[in-house]
Formats: sequence, C-alpha cells, structure tokens
Amino acid sequence: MKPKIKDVAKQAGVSTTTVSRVLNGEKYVKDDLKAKVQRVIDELGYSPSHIARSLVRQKTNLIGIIVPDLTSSFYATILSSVEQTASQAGYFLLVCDIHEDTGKELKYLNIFKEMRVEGIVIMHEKLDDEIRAFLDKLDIPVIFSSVRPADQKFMSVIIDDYSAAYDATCYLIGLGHERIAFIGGDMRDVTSGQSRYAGYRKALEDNNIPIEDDYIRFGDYKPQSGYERMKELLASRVRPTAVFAVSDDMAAGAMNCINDHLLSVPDDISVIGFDGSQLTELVRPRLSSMEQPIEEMGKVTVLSLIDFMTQQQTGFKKDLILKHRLVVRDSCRPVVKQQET
Amino acid sequence: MKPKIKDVAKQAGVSTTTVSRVLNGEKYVKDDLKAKVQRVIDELGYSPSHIARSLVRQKTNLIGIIVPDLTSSFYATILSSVEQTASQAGYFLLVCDIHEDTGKELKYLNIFKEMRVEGIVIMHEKLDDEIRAFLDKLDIPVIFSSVRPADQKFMSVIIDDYSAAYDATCYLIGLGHERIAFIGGDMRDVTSGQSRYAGYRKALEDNNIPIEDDYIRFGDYKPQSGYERMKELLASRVRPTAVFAVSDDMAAGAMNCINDHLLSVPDDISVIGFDGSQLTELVRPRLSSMEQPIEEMGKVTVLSLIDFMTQQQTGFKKDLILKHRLVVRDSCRPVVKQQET
DNA sequence: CTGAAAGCGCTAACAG
DNA sequence: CTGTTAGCGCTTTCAG
Repeated sequence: MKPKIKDVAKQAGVSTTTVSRVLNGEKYVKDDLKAKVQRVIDELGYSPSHIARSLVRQKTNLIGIIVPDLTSSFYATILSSVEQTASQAGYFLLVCDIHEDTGKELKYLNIFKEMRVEGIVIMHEKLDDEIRAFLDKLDIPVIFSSVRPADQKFMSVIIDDYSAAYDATCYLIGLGHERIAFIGGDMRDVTSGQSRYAGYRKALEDNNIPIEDDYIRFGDYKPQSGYERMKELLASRVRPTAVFAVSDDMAAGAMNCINDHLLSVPDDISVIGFDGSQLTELVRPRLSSMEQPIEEMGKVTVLSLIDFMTQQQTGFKKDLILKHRLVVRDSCRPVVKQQET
Repeated sequence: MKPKIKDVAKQAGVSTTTVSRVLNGEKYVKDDLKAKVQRVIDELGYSPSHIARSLVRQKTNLIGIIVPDLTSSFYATILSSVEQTASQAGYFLLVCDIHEDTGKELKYLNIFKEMRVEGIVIMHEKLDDEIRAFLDKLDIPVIFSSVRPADQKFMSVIIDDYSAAYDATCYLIGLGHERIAFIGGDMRDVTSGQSRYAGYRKALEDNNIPIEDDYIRFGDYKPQSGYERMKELLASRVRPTAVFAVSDDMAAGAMNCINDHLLSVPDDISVIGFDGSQLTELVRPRLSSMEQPIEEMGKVTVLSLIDFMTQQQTGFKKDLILKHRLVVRDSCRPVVKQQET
C-alpha cells in the first residue's frame, strides 16, 4: 500500500515525529537529518494523509458550496471566482449542484456536516422548513451568495436588487418609455424575484406611470421562458415599447422572440437585461444590462466566510451589499412618441 | 465541541460499538437498543465524522476534478453532468478550476493525492513534463474527459474529433462551398486542436479542393478570438463563402463580425460551429453545429472512472468514443455559384 | 446480540 | 534538536 509516515521514519532511521517536523517545515531539525528525511520521502513518493491530519488537527480546509444549476453561466462564473479565491486562501471546494432538487440539498448539507467542512456557501434561497431547521442548529458558518433568504439570521453577499431594478426601470423611463413590460423571476425568490419586481413597480409609481398588469410576466430566468413570456407580451392589445427582463438569458430570449416576429430591437422595442453576463456582448444588438459584480461577489463571499470561520465571532453578522451598475449597450433607444394620447 | 460517538454511547448506556452498528444499519442489534441509540443521536444532533471513518475504512468517497475554465459553458455543463452522476453513485466532488495555470494544476494534483481521492478526472490535455511524470507514478485512477492526451497510458472519454471535423467540413462541401475558411483551436491541444484541423484538411483533400493557407486561422475557443480571426478572414482577397469554427463560441464571434461588416449569415457566408452548446439556439440565425454529447460525456466519464476505481484492473484501459452529431440549424446555406471560374 | 481492545496515519505535548 | 507517548473519532476483529 501507500507508504506512511512510519515507513519514512524507519527508512530514514528517525522517529515519526522528526518526519512530521520536516513535513511541516518546522525548524529545530538538523540540516543533515532534514535532507535525509526529504530524500526518503521523495524516494518513496510519500504523501502525507490529509485525512489523518484533519483528524488530529481538527481542521479540514474544506468549504462546501451549493449551486442551483451549473448549467447557468451566472452561477458557473460565481463558482469560478469562489474557487479561485478559496484556493488562494488554502481552502478546497466540495461542490454540489442541486438542480432544483431540495432533497439533494438536504442530503448534501448533511454530508457537508459529516465531512466537517469549515464553512458553507449557498447560492439559492428557496429554503424549505426542513432545511431552515437544519441550518438553524448547524454550528458551521454559512454564507449566502447573490441571494438573501428572508431570515435575518444568515449572512449574505448581494447587490441591492430592489434599487437595481428601480434604476433599470428608471433608465427606460428616462428614455421616454411608458409602456414598459416586465419579465420577472420566481416570486418565491425574495432577492431576484420579489425585490426586483418591487423595484420595477416603485419606479413606475414614482414616475406616475400606471401599472399595467398585462405587461407583467414571470419566467424562470432561462432563455426559453424569456422567449415565451415575450410572445405573450407581443399579443397585448397595445404593444409595450420596452421590456425589462430580470436575467440576461431571459432578455436574450425576448430579443429573439421580437426578431422572430419581424420587429426590431431597439427600433420597435427596447430591451434591458440583468446580470451582466458574457451573453450581453454576444447577442446583436448588444444587450444593455444591469450588471452585478459577479467576480467580486464570489471573492467577497469567500473572504467574508473565511473571516467568519476564523474569527469565531458568532454575533455580528451583516449583509454585504455590493454595487450594481447599469451598462448601456445597443438594445435600448428613446421611444418614438408617435401615438401620444 | 461537537458530540462524538463516545458521547452518544455514554448517554445511551451502551458501547461505542453498538452505536457504530446502528449508525451503519447493521443487524444484530436489538430493536429497543437501536431505538434508544437513535433517539440519543437525534437529541445530541450527532453526526458521524466522515474523516474518522475515511481513516479507518480507507475510503474517502471523493473524486477530484480539474477543469480548465468554469467560465466556459462547455466545461460547466460537463461538470454539472459529472457532479450529477457522481453524487448518484455516492461520490463527492472536489473541484479545481485551473484557469490555464499549470502550476495550480500540479498543486491540486498533489492535494488530491493527499486527500486520498479515489479517482481523478481531468478535462484538458496540455500536460507538461512535470505533470506527466506525476501522473505516471500516481496510483490513483485518472480519466480524461473530452480530451485525450498523446500518451496511450490514460483512459479518455471523447468523440472522434477528426471525423467530426471531417464531417462538418463535408457538410459545407455538400452545400457547394469550396472557399471554406477554418478557425481552429490551440494546436498544442491534440484533440480539439490538431485532430479537428486534420479532419478539416482531409475533407478538402478528399474532395479535391485546394487548401488555401489564407483561410486558416487559429483562436482560443472564445468568442472574441472568433471575432478577430473572422475579421482577418474578411480581409482576404477573395472572401470565403463558408467558415467552420471549432467552438460555438468562436462561431458566434465570427457571426457577429460578419454582421458588423454588413454581411449576412448565411446569405453571404455560412457558418458552422462545434460543441452543440446552448448558444446555438440563442444566436440569430441559429447556429448549425457539430454537437458533442456533453451530458453523456460527463456521465460516461464518471461511470467509467468508478468502474476503474472499483475493479482495480489496472491493465485494460480503453478510450471511449462517443458519437458526434451534426445539428443543422439556420446558419448555413448552399453556395450561390455566382463567380464560377 | 453486545462490548473490549486494537488500530487507521498523523501530530502534539513532554521529556530528554 | 530528537524521540516517547498519547490520543484525534471511528470501525472492526474477537470474545463473551
């Protein structure tokens, strides 16, 4: 089998303690001994067992992460940034892609616990009671990234989704639009569902634009749903002149739908997305979007989590609000006031 | 601190052995004892330490995976499928995103070894000598996914990239195209670089179409490079009538470039991509592409790896070749023979 | 059916 | 500077 520290010790004619010391780069080992031990280690191809170490050191250097859907570039990009930051800090990532399966989430949370991960990041917020209960009595630091569950108990790294949606809508209003349709997300999501919807409504209200229920639809953040909701929107008695979709994927779907109906973006209808994904530069016209600082979000998530893990300060937990930013590209244009009442 | 098996045993008035037995669902425990132990476990919120278990059982249930770039939807999608399959089989994933950093790869390979992962999947093939040497003397099963390093020593799950590229090119030829440009990948990649390039050349040769060096460019699989290589291609003395890009991302970039030059896809230039990513349905016109069975690839990768891990049959290692498939969408059209010599 | 005892591979006092 | 001695938390013979 694999060589163990004992084998190295015997082979080098020293005690396991000494081997352990050179392994961990401690001083107080004579240079010649150190060299000899190192040579034996290389010869044997010895590699210390992280497992045994974890057991005695009570430290695994593991972080567990729960992603809703790796197939989505938004989550994949955060994950990438999270991995980057974690590995730089000497932590390793145990990844679980739940694919909307709550059962799998609970199972993994349990596994994370058994694995003695030192921290957990969660990227979705549809917490059912069972999971909430589990999290409540869990003594491992948990941080939410890009979402914020209703409970105040957890730390979150997010943008101000309400303001971001408000700002996006105001941008459209500033361009002269009044018939502004909204393609929202899942209303069970407080962050990306409810908050963005509320921001949209508030913007209209503040500008004295009546809210037209017919212009409001909800999708699942994916392109296909954007396409289909847009199709419904196009069937409205009076067509909207602008659409705000709360994900770039849905916005892209909506754009395609508009095109397939022989209408033009932005000449006939302006479209604005949300997220600031790579897609914005790939579609034509390029998609204006309310950008989330995705990379930074991943980075801040891990850094805060590690902070939380090491400081042991179970009290003080605060949300971290990152800044959103409107990136104007080519998919929106001032409304042509043709049919002013 | 966290309760341990000893605490449960004491609390329930039994030995740790008994607790261990109910933990592992063994029979030979009286029902009343089993019930009592279970109750104590719940009360204490006891969760067995996977670490300690791994140490004694010599089994970690861990699989390490090395991804070149999670930001790419191709890899993210495979990863998703890999995770799905692994978790169903009771394995957990330790993920490393190397971001083209060979140093990080070696570091992670070492960590995987220390972690005693039971298997490793690698999704890129730029193996430098150091990594190759490391892999050679590693006694953990390794499988490559979507790529195949030059060495015969490793198992790979791939498509036949040569034939796929050949077929894609023949499709264009079948449409009457003769001025077919090629936007390749990294020629250091044997699978997606060299093989696809060779397939392209062979298809032209077999059809007696002279190979025009001016029509051959190489990018890095990303949209931007597709855009830029296309720009060069458009500057050719005689414009190509079709372009074969070896990634959908580059194909999409090329399409945008063509559009930005006020030319039309497919009226002026046909474009075919490679991979079969979600992007193909998102761009307009929808992109015809040589599709890789991405989901299946992830699944087969894990299943074969586990097979390899458990069978311990170090001999028989064979590549698994999955089938590619041309998916025709709207980005190609028969050439208009206007300037026949 | 149940428990005592011996490790899994390593580190951490504590002596020398 | 170096080695001895206990464990880390669990499973697993081997008796009873």
